[in-house]
Amino acid sequence: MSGVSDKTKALKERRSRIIEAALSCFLEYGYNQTGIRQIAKRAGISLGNLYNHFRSKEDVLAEIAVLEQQELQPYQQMLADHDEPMTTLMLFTTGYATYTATSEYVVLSIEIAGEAVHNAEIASLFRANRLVLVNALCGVLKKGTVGKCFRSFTDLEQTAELILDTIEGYALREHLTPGKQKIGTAELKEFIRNATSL
Amino acid sequence: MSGVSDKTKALKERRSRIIEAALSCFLEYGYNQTGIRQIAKRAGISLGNLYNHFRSKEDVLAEIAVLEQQELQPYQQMLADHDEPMTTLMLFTTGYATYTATSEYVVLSIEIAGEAVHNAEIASLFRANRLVLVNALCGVLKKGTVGKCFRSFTDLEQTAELILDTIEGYALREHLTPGKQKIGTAELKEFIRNATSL
Amino acid sequence: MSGVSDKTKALKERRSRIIEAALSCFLEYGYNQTGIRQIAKRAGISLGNLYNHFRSKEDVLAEIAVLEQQELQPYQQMLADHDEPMTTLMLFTTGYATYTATSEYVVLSIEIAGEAVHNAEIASLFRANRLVLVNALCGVLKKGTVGKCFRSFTDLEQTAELILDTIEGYALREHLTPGKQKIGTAELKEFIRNATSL
Amino acid sequence: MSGVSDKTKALKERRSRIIEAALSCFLEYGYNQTGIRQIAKRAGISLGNLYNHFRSKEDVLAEIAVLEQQELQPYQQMLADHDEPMTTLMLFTTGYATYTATSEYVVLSIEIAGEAVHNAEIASLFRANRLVLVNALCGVLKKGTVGKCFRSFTDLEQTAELILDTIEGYALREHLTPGKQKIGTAELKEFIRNATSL
DNA sequence: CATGAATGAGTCTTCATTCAT
DNA sequence: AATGAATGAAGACTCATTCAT
Repeated sequence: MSGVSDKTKALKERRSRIIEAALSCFLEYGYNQTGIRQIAKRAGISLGNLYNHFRSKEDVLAEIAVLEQQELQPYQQMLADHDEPMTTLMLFTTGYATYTATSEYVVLSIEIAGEAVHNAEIASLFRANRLVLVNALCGVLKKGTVGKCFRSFTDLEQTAELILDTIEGYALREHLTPGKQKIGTAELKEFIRNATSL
Repeated sequence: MSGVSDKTKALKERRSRIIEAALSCFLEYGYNQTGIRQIAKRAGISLGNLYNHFRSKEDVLAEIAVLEQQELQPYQQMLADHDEPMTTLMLFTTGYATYTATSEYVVLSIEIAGEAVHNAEIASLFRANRLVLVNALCGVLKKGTVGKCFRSFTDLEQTAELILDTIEGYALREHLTPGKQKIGTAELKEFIRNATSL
Repeated sequence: MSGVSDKTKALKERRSRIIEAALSCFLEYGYNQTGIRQIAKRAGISLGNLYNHFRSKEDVLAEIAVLEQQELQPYQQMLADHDEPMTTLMLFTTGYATYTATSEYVVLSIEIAGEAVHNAEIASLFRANRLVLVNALCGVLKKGTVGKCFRSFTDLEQTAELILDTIEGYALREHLTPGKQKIGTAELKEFIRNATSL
Repeated sequence: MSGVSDKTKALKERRSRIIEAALSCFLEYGYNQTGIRQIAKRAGISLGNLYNHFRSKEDVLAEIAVLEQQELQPYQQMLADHDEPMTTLMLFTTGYATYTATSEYVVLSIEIAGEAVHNAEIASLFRANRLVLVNALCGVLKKGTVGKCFRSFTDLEQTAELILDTIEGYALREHLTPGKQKIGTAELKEFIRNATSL
């Protein structure tokens, strides 16, 4: 009965504790600079036991990449829910920019991208994360185009990609700039509005 | 007489051979996955001798980051030379996008960014590279704004940064997309033209 | 059951095998000239595994220094057991001089002293070893002073230290003298008897 | 004429600058922890040039050991000059104890002793240094024995050695004791006086 | 499921010394 | 005499992973 369920729950908790520990290590030291021992210690389990839950260090990173996708769900929702396309786009821009400018997001993305270059599996996970957003954004752009509040784009999907490129490029730069002059997203929104409105 | 000059030249050549070797290793395997031994072997020198030319592995990366700045000079020139602002911007967009979408540029940027997160010195080099372009781009935007072929921007510098963000975000995505459907820069140019033109 | 005990015993044995191996290396080549690899090989374990038992090479030396203290116990006993103070002192002198003139003791002491100069932790271990003997010797001197078979010393503790200084200085010199003309401890005993008797 | 002499003088100065540099390094970091590069840099000459003056690192240490002997000359003088044997012995004890308790002397002696264990050449230098003092001290003891102010010793030379052992053992201990409670030489003199006087 | 000892190739860096200039 | 580039073995230590318990 609940015995089995308890066991399952306990297992899931173990897994997530490992993931949490790994994530905090990766953010603090970087993926390559983090050792398996470190992760196990921070997760409060033994070194060998970690291998009962994950097959390798890379596996842990892959799972983190998957979980990152779930973090994107709120922003995907934003794009699905609202009615007025430009308002929707602006709300999304603010939200997504704020999230992606997070230290956590930037550092993790760089680490994952670094791995993706030499690792096809990670790369496709990375890409899958984005496609979800691209598709949702395409829906908004289409509605706006039909509704005459957006330009008519030569290539809808490419435009959606470019919007994300801009936001993500902005977030990356924002975080890597040493001066850290916290800029709001006002200019970013203006830029994207200009690029899309009639 | 020429003896001294020969010596100096030989030394510079050694240095640059090391840099070349390191660069090709970093591109192939990544910064962290590349060993000093590998670099030395590829440069055709002994392991210990590498340390007569560079104080550490990090030092090598730092020098590569500096040299990368010089690679940006042609694009900086593009922004300085031409007269018609929008034409200039479009030419720059094509050129810079093509360059930054280079496998070499993307991979190296990710590696450098990855280091920059945990290393202030590298971070400031990274930032310096960009500032040069931002300033040159500001000049073009200003001329275009005065000449009424660009919008009037709330913040010129931020707009310049966002243009670069878009191009770099595009280049990064282009390279990390597994399918590798080679897309031209047409959509990108359209996007940036829309974002800047009246 | 005995399973746990067996494991513990096996672990202790591993540790002591490492210590033994390290000791024999240090005696043969000196602390600095001995490599971790050498110790591991002589202990019959892998290089990496050594670091599961000791955190560093220095740690190994520290443990050896601790164990050396236990070697002093017989001489401490000598000072505690007997009744007639001068007889006790003479017996101790012979015993302690014989032990400290051992090649093993001298070489190890020099190595440890060499480390102690630059390393506070080792230095305090070194000192702790001696204090045990000083205190025991103080007891004998006190009894002898009261019993009128020793002089009355201005400072009991200092006298005890000086007796040890003499014995240890003698042992060190004896060992470092190349000619190696084996001298007995007769002169040494005479010297110390003169220095302490009425 | 003076040209040759100047050259010779300049050379000697180079040598002594190297020695000085090496000495300060050895005292600060220890013999094994000091690199040839470090010595050359501190001496203000090039790495390769050091090998024009000394054949090896060991050679440098050997020369330092030789120079140390010259430092002992004042104490040898003390033993030769004065008339009243016990006064002479006491003066020597104070002087030699003060010198050998010097941080410089202790550290250097340990380093040299450490090398001497595995290196016959260094060992014999080490021994030679001492013999000079032993002989001078023998002279004093003989005069004192004849003059009835000292005991009659079974073995004069051994007694001289033991006096030095005591002083050196005292100096070594004094320096390695962490608490560093600066003790005077009063107790030491008393100890040696007792050991030698009638 | 849980442990941590075991592995040995891997890490970056420093070593004393040589040699061409 | 003077330079410092060149050598490559050796330095201590960490790595991800496996395996017996």
